[in-house]
Formats: sequence, C-alpha cells, structure tokens
Amino acid sequence: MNPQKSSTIGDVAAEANVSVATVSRALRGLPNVAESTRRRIEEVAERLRYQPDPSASRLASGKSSTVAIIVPTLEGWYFSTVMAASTTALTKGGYESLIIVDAVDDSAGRLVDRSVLKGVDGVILINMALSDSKRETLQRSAIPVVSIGMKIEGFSAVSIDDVALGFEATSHLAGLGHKTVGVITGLKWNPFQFEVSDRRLAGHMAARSHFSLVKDDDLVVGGDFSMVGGYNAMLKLMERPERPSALLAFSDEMACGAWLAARSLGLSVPEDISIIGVDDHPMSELWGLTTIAQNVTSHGGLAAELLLKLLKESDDVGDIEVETTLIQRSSTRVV
Amino acid sequence: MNPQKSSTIGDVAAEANVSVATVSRALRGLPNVAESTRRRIEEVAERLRYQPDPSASRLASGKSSTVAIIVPTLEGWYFSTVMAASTTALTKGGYESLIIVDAVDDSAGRLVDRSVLKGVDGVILINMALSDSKRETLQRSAIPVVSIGMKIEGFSAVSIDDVALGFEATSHLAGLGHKTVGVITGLKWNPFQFEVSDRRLAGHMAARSHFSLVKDDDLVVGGDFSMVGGYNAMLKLMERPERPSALLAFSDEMACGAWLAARSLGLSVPEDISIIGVDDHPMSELWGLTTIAQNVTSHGGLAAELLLKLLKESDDVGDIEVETTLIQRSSTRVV
DNA sequence: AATACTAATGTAAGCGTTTACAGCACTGCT
DNA sequence: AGCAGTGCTGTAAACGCTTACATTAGTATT
Repeated sequence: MNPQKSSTIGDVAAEANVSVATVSRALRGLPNVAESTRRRIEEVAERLRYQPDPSASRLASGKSSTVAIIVPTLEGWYFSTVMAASTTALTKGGYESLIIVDAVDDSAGRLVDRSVLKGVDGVILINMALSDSKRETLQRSAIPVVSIGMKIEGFSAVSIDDVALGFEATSHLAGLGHKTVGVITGLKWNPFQFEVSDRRLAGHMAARSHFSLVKDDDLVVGGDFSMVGGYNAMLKLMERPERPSALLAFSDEMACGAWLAARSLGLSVPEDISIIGVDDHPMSELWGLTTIAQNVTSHGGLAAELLLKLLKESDDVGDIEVETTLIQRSSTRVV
Repeated sequence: MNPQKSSTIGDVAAEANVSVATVSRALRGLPNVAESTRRRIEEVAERLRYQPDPSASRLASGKSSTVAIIVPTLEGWYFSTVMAASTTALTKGGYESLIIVDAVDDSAGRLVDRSVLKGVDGVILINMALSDSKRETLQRSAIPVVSIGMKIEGFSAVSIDDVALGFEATSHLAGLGHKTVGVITGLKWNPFQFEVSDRRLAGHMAARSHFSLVKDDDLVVGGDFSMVGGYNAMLKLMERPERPSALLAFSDEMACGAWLAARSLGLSVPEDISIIGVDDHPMSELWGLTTIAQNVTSHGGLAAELLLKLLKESDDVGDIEVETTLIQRSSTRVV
C-alpha cells in the first residue's frame, strides 16, 4: 500500500554493520575499503534494492552527472540525429541528458530564466545562436560548453566550414556547365539564426562571382530546412521566367522536397534540372541525390566526447573542424 | 578568476534582512508574505543573480520537477516528433525532460540499473516494450507513468487501435479491387518490440481473410520503419513472381522508401502499384501518399498532459485512445 | 480590557549524500 | 620498546534548500 520508503544509505550501513561513510566508499569503488567489507555491503545493498538518491549526491558532491543539450527546435532530421548521437556518447560516459528547447524567439529564454544551469555539469549547444545576454549567462556559470555547428566566442566547437561548403557545392554545379543556379537557403528556419545559412550563402556568392554565374536576386529563396519548405521554395523559384538549370539546397531534406516540386511541375532530375543538397541524409542514397556529406552523427558524438574531456581535465580543448565531402550521385549532370 | 561562488538563499536572506524561510516563501510565490517584503526580496535576488540550486530543492522537497522520457531509440521521425511534443508540453507545465535511450537489447537496461528513477517525478514511455523486470521496477517505484503507443498493464496509455488500423488500411486497398497486397512491417525494428507491428499485421490478416485476398507468406516482409528499410523491403517484395498490385507499409517513411524502390524498378505509383502508409508524415502530402493519419504530435502532447495531471492529482486517469483517419491521396487507385 | 484570530516572520529540523579528518589496529623498523 | 607507516573504518560537518512549528504583532470581537 504505502509505497514503502526506499532504503537509504543509512539502512544499508545499519544492516551491514558499518558506517555510512564506508558504504558510500564501498559502493562507489573508492580505495581503502577491505574486499570482504565491500562484498558484504554490495550484497546488502542489492538485497535492500538500495539506489543512491541523485539529488543528495548532487548536493553533497556538487556534481550532477548530467549535461544539458540545448536546441532551438527538435524538429527535423538534423537536430534529432545530432541529439541522438550526443546522448548516446554521454550515456556511455556516465552522464544523463537533459534536453532543453530554447526557442530564440522565446524572449525570456529557458536558458537564462531557469536555474537549469545550476543543475548540470556541462552544456551542449546544437546550432544555437546565442543572444549576448545568454552567452554571458552561460559564460558566467563557468561550466564547460561545447557548441555544435556554430563557433561561439569563448566555447569549444565542433563545426564545418560552411563557407567552403557553399563554394564547393556551387563550383560542382559550375563545373558541370550550369550558369543559372537557384539556391534554397534556411533563412526562414529561425529568425535569429541566420548564421549557418548565411555562411553557406556567402560561399555560394563567392563561387557565383568566381565562375561568372547569373546573379539575379530571385535565384535565392528561403526554405526552412524541411522537405515542405524545400518544396515550396522550389515552386517559388520556378516562377522565374528563366528557370535555373541547377539547384543548391542547404539540406538534403529541402533538396528532396524541391525534387518532388520539380516533378509536380513535370520536370525530371537531372534531365531538366540538377540538384545538390547538403548533409548526406540516409535517404539521399535512395534518391541518388548528389550532396555534400557532413556526417551529422559524428558531430554529435565528437561534441559529447569533447565535453567529457573538458569535464574531466577542465583545461581548454580546442575546436574541431569536421571535413565535408562531395558525394556525387545521379541528381547532377552536365547541362 | 575564481568562478565566484554563486549566491545562496542565505546570501539573499542576509541582504534583505529576513530569514531564509521567508526568502524561500517569497520567491516561490507562497502566501503569507507581505507584498513589500516580497518585492524587496525579489529585488535583492535579482541583484545577486540568485538562482535556487535544484539539487537542494529536490532533496528538501522530494520533487524534482523533471520527468524521464524513455525511448528505445531516437532514430526516425516518429520518436523525435513524439519526444518534441512531449518535451514542449512538459516545459510548459514546468518540468524538465531527461531523455533516456533504453535499447531493449541492452540487457542490463538503463532503466533498471541506474538510479534515474529516484531523480524524476514521472516517466513517459514512448513505444517501449518492457521486460517484466523493468515493468516491475517501474511499478515498485510508484511514480506516475504514461505509455505512448502501447498499452502496458498498470500504466496509463495514449495509443491508437493498431488492429483496426491494419484492417482499415487493407480494406481500403481491397475496396479498390486489389487482391494481392504486399505488406512492409516493422519487425526488424526492435527485436523485442514486435507489438505495434504485430497488431497492425493482425488487422491486416483479418482483412485479408475477410476480403479473400491472396494469402502467400512472402507478401509480408520486415522493414525497420525507415525509408531505407522500406526501400529494401520493397525490393525483396518485388522479387516475387506474381507482383502485388498494392502495398501497405506500416509507416510513411517506409512507404516513401518503397515508392523510390518501385521507381527504381521502373514502376509507377499508382499506375503499377498502389501504396498506402501510416502516420501522415509531413512529407506525405508532397508525395500524394494515401495514409492512415495518427497525429503523432498530439500523442506526445496528450501523454505529457496526462502525466501532468497524474502528477497533480495523483488519482488514476484512464487511457486515451486517439482516432486515426484515412487520408486518401493519389498513391492508391482502382486496380 | 481581555480574548481570539490572523498575518507575517523566524527557528530549526530535516532531506540523503560526500568527504575532510580523526582514530585504531596492525606491521615492520630501529 | 618505541615509532612511523599503512590500511581500514568511523565521526561529523557540510551541501542549500523546504517546511512544520513557534513566535510576534496587529486587528477584530466581546
């Protein structure tokens, strides 16, 4: 009936005829406890189904063994994949994952408001653009932070060279003879979070000049990193009198959405239009989509490991820049 | 330099010339504290940047304001979507979300092993089949649990009628005149987690008999709820001499993967084969995929709200069965 | 004016750990 | 025999809150 209070370290100590200190040491594998005592304590703990109370450990030790994973949204393949990878690595390292959705337009901001930061040992930021006040709060908290996908002053980061990526993708297209290339960016995605998209666009623009491509403004339209966004963006792009012969989408999901839009307009890929995406989403191979792979899973894992290292050694570990590679499949061809 | 110890409730109390008890009451909005005092305390707290230490609150109050969201995997649209919805609702309700990946093949099982359960006020299970020992552990912990997608004895659940779903999808196909319908299930998905897939299959089988459809065993092949899985399953299905004229895939992602496979074999949808999926994934509209919608987002939200209610009133709230609806688009047609 | 409430605040005992320090029983050395 | 060292264990003070209970002052009731 009464959900019988679960046993505490004291119960175990009493039952095993030792002090709580010894139980604490024994159960955590610390040295200086006789093998025989340890075994006895473990046996008692098992029998009593003793589980240390995390809150009490935290309060006493100051360590929570949990890290906050902060994301602007949970929607879309990118975020869930990175998060999954980070969580897995963190679990392996003995940490729990507290997930926090901190929409940027949420003016208050979960991050600043709540006392979450006092409850975690570290923070992983996934593609989070921080307002100054949030960055400051985070910095002042003095807990290790690693950012994924975006370099943020003062924190370690795992990222790619988005500018180079934009350039490379475009130059692939240019190399195939395309002069008019449309771009679907991620501008709409997050009002305060232009950065990734902007950098890729900067790379594209550089290539545009370098290869003397058509420079019209209406060749760039905003998506939101989703298939639906890509679909709609493509429709808009195709309203142009002179249709682009190639398309660069800043994510594979948008690229596939655009592909579907193209098809709905009666266009074939790559016969009528070449498409290149970014990510190397698992479905891209099925589509035969040419893309710039960025190994999203490893981003998440690397960041977690970086954080784990910071948590242990606490001296600053540098940034990691992950390589991207062009994977040429059948969605792009010479014009 | 020294990450200057952040201020405690004691600091605030001293600065405001009141006792810690009053500060505690004031900051938590409890009654019985004079407006003037409250304002003064709030002002001091603000100035000192005081944030209560969650571990200490938890230890003292016994409530952690966090709930564990337990999933077998984080991969795939379904899980990330449900999780996102739950997290959002929980945040709104003042709870943090601890995410726990408890792969079933992980014999030990995070759930049983670690003292996670002592650190949370509630649990949301997303499509988790529990071993008996895990269910027992959970039950013994006496904390509220709600299960999504699967009814589990002893816990509240938010789910759909998977058997009916399997029947309805099949009868839609049968109604269009199809006699040979292939099925892509989710068997491979999780070795211990056949249940959802099995129930849908049972519904399908019932319809198969009811409508006198072709009954060959090789009309049912296992996918893993992903596009890639659907693609491969479709390839396998099509090795059959007498090809099915219609396909039921237990998720939209698999359906689309199958669609791509069909195309790679030179088949058109729905001319050569009709396809129906399950979920109403956002991309399904773009494809024109006929599907049984199950409003995944609302599942996550409803479950969270159910849990919130349990957390408050603690009397047993019943189960919720969410409606599913057939959405007919252009991927199915008369044979 | 004495009594009974009520509202605001304070006191202090937990909550269940961790950990610095002390203590004790040996062993081995001089 | 005395002493230092070592290995194991116990004592007790934190950790930073919440909360039952006590106290005080002020107001209303008779």
